Amino acid sequence: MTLPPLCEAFVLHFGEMGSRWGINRTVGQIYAVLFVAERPLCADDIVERLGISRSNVSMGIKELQSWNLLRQRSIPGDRREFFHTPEDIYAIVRTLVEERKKREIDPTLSVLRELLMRSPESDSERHAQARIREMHELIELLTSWYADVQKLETERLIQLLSLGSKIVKVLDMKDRFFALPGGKRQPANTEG
Amino acid sequence: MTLPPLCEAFVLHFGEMGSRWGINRTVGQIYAVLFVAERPLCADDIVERLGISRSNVSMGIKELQSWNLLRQRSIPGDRREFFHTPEDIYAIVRTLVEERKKREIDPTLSVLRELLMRSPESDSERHAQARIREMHELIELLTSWYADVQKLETERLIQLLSLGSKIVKVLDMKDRFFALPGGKRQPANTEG
DNA sequence: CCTGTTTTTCAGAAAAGTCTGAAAATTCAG
DNA sequence: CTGAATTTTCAGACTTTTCTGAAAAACAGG
Repeated sequence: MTLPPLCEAFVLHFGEMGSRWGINRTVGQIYAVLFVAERPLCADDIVERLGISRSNVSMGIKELQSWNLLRQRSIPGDRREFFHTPEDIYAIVRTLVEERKKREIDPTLSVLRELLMRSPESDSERHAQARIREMHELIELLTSWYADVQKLETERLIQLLSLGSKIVKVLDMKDRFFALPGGKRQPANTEG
Repeated sequence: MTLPPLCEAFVLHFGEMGSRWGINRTVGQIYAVLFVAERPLCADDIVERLGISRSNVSMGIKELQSWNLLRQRSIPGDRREFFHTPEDIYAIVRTLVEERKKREIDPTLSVLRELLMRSPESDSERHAQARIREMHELIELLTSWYADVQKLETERLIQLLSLGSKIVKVLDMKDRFFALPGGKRQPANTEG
């Protein structure tokens, strides 16, 4: 690896983390190198920095592209492709969440839905279905929240996140404002 | 595998998904079996249902326990341990998030912080640090939001999630109510 | 068309991860 | 203690994933 110590440490950690997620070490490292690079890099730049084979870099780039995580740029008069990560880190996270959802959550939801359509043939299947239903409902709740929040502009999102659970106070305020008779709070209704 | 078809399909999918996360297939399957089971199961129940070796089950259980994902119960006069997953699926998700945070986010934050403390020795390190700083700030924002929201009771959380981005309207309402001079919105301040 | 440059593909080597059976350890009733 | 029941450990077999070098393919300027 021919990287300044600081970059090297970052890249190594990222590789390590990558391998805890479905992503393999090298792919994580390639991304990390591009993330901290001052300028777009071509495949051979990455080969040099990480000390891995050219073909491995080629496959890693393809993998990252399939995750929509890379931008590329060509320099006139140079036949090589140069790769870089988006500047805006919020955009990066959005893409990441989007892709994980597409690959993990969506297929799961569709399996769960299919299982919920079947007629249970025994008590044990009936019980399993009830359990699966709970899981399905929770995932639906989370994804619809996400789908909704994801539309916000970054600035709004930051505002919301910064507020954290203080948002509940604002909600309370609203409830008090449109006070329900008897001072009772609006219950959250999830069950039938 | 000796499971009713519905359970089998669920277990297989879960195993598949598990292997996309850092978790191995068998561990995912063991969890799935326990999740849909009508009663707590002992290790040999799992051996029978999944058709894997006893030792594999033993290791899988240990792994799940290290994730805090299992409860166990002993039946008087029976020497075996019986395992089950918590009833409350919200509690399960909380644990899951908690553990992933502990294993992935926290170590990353501490690495990033360490890297930000170093004095850059070159332009390229300076640039890398700036990039790392952006990432660090975003992760901090997300984790502090999480730390905050995580304290809410489930009912409140559901309320909040159900509201989705409509929350922004409530915020706008609040802003209008405590209107700032000139009708300008409160800016989200993240930079220096 | 060539030709030199760059990228992609792919078979098999290497490495990492998973699973098993056998043996060791633990537990507990008598 | 003893010994039956149960759980844990672990070396090595097996499987899967990753990585490489060599070859093929794609490309662009002449």
